[in-house]
Amino acid sequence: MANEEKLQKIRHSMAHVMAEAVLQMFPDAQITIGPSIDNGFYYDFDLPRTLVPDDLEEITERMKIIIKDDKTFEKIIVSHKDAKKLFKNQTYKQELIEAIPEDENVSLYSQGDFTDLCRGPHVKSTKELKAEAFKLLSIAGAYWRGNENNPMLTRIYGTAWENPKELRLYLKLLEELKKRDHRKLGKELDLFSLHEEAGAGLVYWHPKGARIRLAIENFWRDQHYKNGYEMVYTPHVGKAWLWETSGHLDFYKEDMYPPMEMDKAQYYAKPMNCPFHIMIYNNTKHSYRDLPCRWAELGTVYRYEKAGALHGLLRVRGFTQDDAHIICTPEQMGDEILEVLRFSLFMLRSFGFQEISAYLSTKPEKSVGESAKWDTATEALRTAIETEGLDYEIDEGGGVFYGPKIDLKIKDALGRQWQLSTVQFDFNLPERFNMTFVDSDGTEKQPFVVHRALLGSIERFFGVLLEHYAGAFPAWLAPEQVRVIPVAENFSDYAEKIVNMLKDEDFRVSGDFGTERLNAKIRNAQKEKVPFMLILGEKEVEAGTISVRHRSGKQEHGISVENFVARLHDQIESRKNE
RNA sequence: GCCAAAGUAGCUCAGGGGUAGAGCAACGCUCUCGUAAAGCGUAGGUCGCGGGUUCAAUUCCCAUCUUUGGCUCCA
Repeated sequence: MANEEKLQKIRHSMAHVMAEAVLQMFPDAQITIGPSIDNGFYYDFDLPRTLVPDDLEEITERMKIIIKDDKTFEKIIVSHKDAKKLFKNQTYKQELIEAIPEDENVSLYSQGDFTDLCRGPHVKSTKELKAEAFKLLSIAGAYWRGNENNPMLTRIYGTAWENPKELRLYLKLLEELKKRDHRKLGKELDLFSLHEEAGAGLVYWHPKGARIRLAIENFWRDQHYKNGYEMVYTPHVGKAWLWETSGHLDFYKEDMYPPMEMDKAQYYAKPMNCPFHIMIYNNTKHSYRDLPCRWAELGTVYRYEKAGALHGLLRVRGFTQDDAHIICTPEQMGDEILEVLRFSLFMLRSFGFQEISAYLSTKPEKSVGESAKWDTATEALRTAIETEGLDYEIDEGGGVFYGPKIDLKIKDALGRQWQLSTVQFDFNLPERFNMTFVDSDGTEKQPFVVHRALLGSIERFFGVLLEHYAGAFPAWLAPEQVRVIPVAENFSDYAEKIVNMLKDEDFRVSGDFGTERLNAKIRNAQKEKVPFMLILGEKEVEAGTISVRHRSGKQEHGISVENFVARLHDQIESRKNE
């Protein structure tokens, strides 16, 4: 913790040093804010011209000189009035000072010729910063105070550490991230593609990607049936009436694809599946005995995302939610929530995510539904989280307007957090669609509707999974589980026989009967990250065995086919990673 | 949408006002091979799309689409 504080000081001080360097280059620059962030710092400037990458070098050089000058950071307390005078040419600073009550003093920090409005704290002197332990990383645009109506500033990002070794480690991590980038791996492993000319943010799943997706979906479906869900299928478009009734055209329109017109009616591509599931519910009258309804659908939805927000599979315009709606009585609600959470954790863990934390979002200022309902629902969520023993944080007032929710975040192999599951109450739709059930006392009551996605969206989940495993999927997910490689052409018959035996076991297997040499074939299979390679030559043919090369490089010789088959079945069924 | 950078062969990238270059992949031929790349050859590109400047544009200029890094937003 102490270390963390020290790093923060270093990074924040580094931001000041950078601001000084930038002011040396552009004396007219307007400075704004420059905090420390995870792994580094940034500073936002309003500059007379835009920066080019070469500028970063000059800024870096100037920063190094400032650091070596051993300038002390001095804290200065001035009156509100004096602060305004001091920064009279800095309009953004003026705005910041104005936000401070007039009777309060203002703290400034200065090093050398540079003084900045700042709460601190900082290192004592620039000599505590290491000229070899920072690196300016990128130039970006950022709105003043994050509001898109404000002017666009120039932001410079940098990373800073206590010593050069830590910097090197961090830069190495960045490289690793690049290597694992799902877009890169998706291309290399031929899993999916996106086509600008055919529409941005729309995913094309190639055969191998589809194999993995099917493995995910089949598992998902099996588990849903096991857990008391039914599958439904609903249309991809719906008439304006549906979206007017649901309220989407009031509160979600700017996220929807524009309508298409047919027979004088307007149809919208669905941004959510909920209204369709409710149509099914409302198709008949329901008794309390019918509930809970747990209806799941891998429902493909379309949402307008700003062009700049699109990012590989992680942010797209068409995606498939692993959606379900649970419609239940108030009495059932507590158990249902607990069950959903338990199921959700089971699913995430099945895919190799062990570190999971929860976020509980409570009632925002603007909301629909009685507050008693909000209270019981929120309590049900909290109880479920606590029953499962999850670490959680509360986002007070951070819920959506129609109900409280739990989000689950996982940590991947590189320690990055991703939000996947979400469990949300919906007090809006039952009202708008006038959903009812007949209770045991013969009166009509309104059911609870819970909307949930466990993996989030298949596309996003796939992207996260791809990066988590760096493309080396465990056998149960791998598009190709076994590659059979004859040492030379005259062992092809035996290899063919083995391939067929494995196919009969429903393994995803192929044989490499090309004319390349063994080394090349192994290299290809390694690059494709196939979990198992079976190498077959004279020895194997004679003994009627196989030689197994694991993706890890481990080799086993003289293995019987039965042994291998049994082990692979076991590994797939237990969803074990090698 | 906003700020910046980029778009050249299937992939990774070089080049640059005068008819376009490499490696890998593909295809053909030779080699029949024991745990991460055999050798030789062939083919492949309106240099993102549209305008402009020029005798000449892939190169310079403008516009546009897309991608990347951010901002905003979020499954």
